[in-house]
Amino acid sequence: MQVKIKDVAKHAGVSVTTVSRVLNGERYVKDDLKAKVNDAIQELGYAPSQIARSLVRNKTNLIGVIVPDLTSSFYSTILSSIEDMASANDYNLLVCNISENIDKELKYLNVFQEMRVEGIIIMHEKINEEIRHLIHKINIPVIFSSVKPLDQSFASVIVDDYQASYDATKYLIELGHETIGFIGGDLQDITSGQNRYSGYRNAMADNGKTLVDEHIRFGDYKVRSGYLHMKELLSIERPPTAVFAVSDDMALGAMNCIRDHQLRVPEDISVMGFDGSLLTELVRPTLTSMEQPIQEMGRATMDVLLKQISGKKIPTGDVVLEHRLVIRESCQPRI
Amino acid sequence: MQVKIKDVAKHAGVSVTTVSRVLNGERYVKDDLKAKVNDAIQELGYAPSQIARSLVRNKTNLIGVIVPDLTSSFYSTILSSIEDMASANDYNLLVCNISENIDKELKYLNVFQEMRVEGIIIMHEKINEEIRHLIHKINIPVIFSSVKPLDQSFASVIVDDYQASYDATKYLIELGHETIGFIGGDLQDITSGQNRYSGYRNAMADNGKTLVDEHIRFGDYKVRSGYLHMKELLSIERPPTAVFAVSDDMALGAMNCIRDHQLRVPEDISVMGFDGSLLTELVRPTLTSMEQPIQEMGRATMDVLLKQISGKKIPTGDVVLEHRLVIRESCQPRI
DNA sequence: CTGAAAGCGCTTACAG
DNA sequence: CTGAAAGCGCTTACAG
Repeated sequence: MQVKIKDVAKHAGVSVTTVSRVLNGERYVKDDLKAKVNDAIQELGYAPSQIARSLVRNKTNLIGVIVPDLTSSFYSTILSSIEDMASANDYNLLVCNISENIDKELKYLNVFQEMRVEGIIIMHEKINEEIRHLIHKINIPVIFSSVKPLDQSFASVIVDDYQASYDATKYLIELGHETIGFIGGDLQDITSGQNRYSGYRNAMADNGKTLVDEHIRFGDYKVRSGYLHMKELLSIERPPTAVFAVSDDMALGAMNCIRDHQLRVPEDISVMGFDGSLLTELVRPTLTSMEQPIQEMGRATMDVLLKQISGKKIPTGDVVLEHRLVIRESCQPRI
Repeated sequence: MQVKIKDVAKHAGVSVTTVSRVLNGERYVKDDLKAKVNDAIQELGYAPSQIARSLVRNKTNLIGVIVPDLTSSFYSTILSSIEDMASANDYNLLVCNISENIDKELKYLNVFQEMRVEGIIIMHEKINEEIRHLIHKINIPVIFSSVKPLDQSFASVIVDDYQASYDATKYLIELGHETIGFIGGDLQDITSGQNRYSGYRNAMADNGKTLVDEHIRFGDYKVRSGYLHMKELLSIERPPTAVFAVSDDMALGAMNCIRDHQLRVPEDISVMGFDGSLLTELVRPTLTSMEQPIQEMGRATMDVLLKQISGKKIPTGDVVLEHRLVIRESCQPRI
């Protein structure tokens, strides 16, 4: 039913080879034949099959993307930036939303292999042994975006999470806060869990602040989690005067919780976020946050991946982008 | 370099036909051969090429999705729900983020055709003549999700936008508001522009409220737009005591604007949103909104599309889902 | 400059 | 139950 190259050839009175040549813009086709072919294509509404083309060219122009949560403003912004770059380079995106479902990730990694995607982008770092093994096995360029898995053999595009977290904490200290609550991530996550936690600890220690166990909590980066952990922080006798959450979503949850307890941000408690997602400007008070260059992260990810695909040597190790503290309304000097 | 079926056959000492048979779980393969083949597959790490398979089966298991804005909470939630359904039915998603770029849409529609996607989901209704024509030409099942284009020959999954808007307005009237500002959408959009505007107008008229031109504005559904239009509403002599924005994003913008003008929501001005996106619960005050069943919308979209693909007759016309007013904190009786 | 033929990696009648 | 062969819709040497 679909028009195929043979139909076009017949219609134009030439060979399929010639049709293929004008399709691919090769030289060595006389203008009159070229015109005939183009007319036939037009009249028949022919669109060449990428499937057939991929098979013979051994090139699919497909990139597989694994997103932990599409509804998160952070990931969807990276994805959007990745899509822009992909489209500009004539690549198409096969998108998988795993929402903490490891089985789905395994399944999609297999699908990606079967679809012969040319590269894979992964945006979460909870890689178990099976997945680690599979990724190595399938032998397709893989890049981690915004996260860094334990396996050192994978390339990542990230910020210096340790330093970013250190700087964020330091800022709160410089505002005069003596007690700073911490709502961290999963300690199994290298970048967003461990590194950000170390940054907080060391900034506190280096500036002579005591680390209070009660002030330190670990969530799952989501709004609800920030809310619940803030609730715990508010329930202790002398809550911290500032709170640093390692995602903007958790910071928002914390702000909402504080507000729901009839306290004010930042007058009663300062709140610092992490990510620099769109949310920071949408909430009131606007959220001071340690910004990752989200757009650039998407761009750099595609950049490295495209280089890996074309076989060029990738820059040694990870790509580390600059973090930046963006001061808004949610933090103020301790009075 | 990639292992192919021939390699497996050789390794297992059988024909490629036999390998193909065990791959596709056909009966009529003796257990010992089956075992040999499976061993070979395992040892060689073989994954069949979907590309080759698609070519011969004339089936790609691909669905193309066109999203107007990935970073919007509304669309990314629908997309996430669509992805769930697709994955459960062994379909993969080719995602395109057009961000108001008509050229990109045209390009992707062509790509979708060339990739031989089995179905296309479109989430915006600004379809120009060229695109309309292209969609008809390529002859692939198309469904519009959450929007309805002018062309009656396309199927949509939507709510009754007119009635939903009518009900939302009526609720504000019942709270005692005499003047109700309206921040609408693009009047070129049937569902979210025209229908929601008519619903507002008629609810006002039916309840003896005068329509004030100054109170009626049209935005682009985004936060910033809601902010700016609210600013205009606040600048008139006697601003309305309630505002109905036809997207949650615009409602949030309106709330922020009101707050930035030292007024309170809902004490000074009530704000009503539309969509029932995740935002409604994340902001403070929480946002009263006319909810579209977003998850269900994604599910229903895939449902109809899968039926179209399998050639089953689709239910006559559009699928209209139930809207639901969800009362939260942002609206209160006029004092 | 043009075309016949082989081949990309599979599946599927067909024959045995 | 098993395999040789044709064919899916293209591209690309090769020959002319």
